[in-house]
Amino acid sequence: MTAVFENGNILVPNIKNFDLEQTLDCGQAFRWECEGNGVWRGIAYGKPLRLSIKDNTLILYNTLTEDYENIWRDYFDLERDYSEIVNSCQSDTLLSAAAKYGEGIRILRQEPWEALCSFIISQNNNIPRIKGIIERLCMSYGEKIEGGYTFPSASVIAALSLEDLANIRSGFRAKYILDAAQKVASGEIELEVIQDMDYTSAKEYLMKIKGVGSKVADCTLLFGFSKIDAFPKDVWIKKVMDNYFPNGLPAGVHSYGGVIQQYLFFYARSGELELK
DNA sequence: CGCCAGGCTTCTA
DNA sequence: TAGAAGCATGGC
Repeated sequence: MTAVFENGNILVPNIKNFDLEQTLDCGQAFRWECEGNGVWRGIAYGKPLRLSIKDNTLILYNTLTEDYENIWRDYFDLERDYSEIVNSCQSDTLLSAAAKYGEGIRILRQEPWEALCSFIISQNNNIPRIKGIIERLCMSYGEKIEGGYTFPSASVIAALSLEDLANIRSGFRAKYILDAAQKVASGEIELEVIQDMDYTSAKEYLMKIKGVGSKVADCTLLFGFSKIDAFPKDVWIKKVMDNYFPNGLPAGVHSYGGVIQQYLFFYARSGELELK
């Protein structure tokens, strides 16, 4: 993936399987917005970014080569060949339709703490409200930078009280956010070591946090650590599985489970798929 | 008013 | 081990 630095921007040509709307607004991340003309903006890893794709070239505006190499190349998972994953779905009619429909989805590699905290907030909640809670969390306790606020660190949140968190209106989830922040800040949970753990151990480890069950743990592993063998089962996926895959996914796609899950989630929510 | 939302904890049998 | 209630908040 060769990138060029030109007029202050990073240009990455020959981009495939990357649709910004599908990727940034499919429910895996909650802090990106389209400002118009296909330009999206957001903040991750403490840095603001504006980006667009024109003629199969990814444009990262006002971005240094250093930040591209250290952050954004991995964030957008640019080294992975998604056509291979789409192709692996060909053995099944429904999977191939879902993969075709969401072929522009990439799995973002978000900051582990942000992914963990965001998906704790996501439980028994809807996407617009999840975004609102996270925005209030960042505005209240994140660091103000050009273009917005950073996602507050675990140690900053660990120093707060339930009363402090009342203004983000996260409801019963506030106590879970605090427990997660305290465990991470104290070192009882070390997010850094999870990257090298196998899937099962990592999931058990995360589930020591209050409010982190099977689904939130899987989302954290998938979207915060790029462990694409994680397969989060939310209400939509459960319906899809019950309706169409009562005996599980077809063999041969499990190593890409997380990506397939996202295709199915996106497809099911679009209304293209009949569910009962 | 009731129902639901990228679920989890707790209680009950 | 399985099933159901309760949970905060907000949109419809």
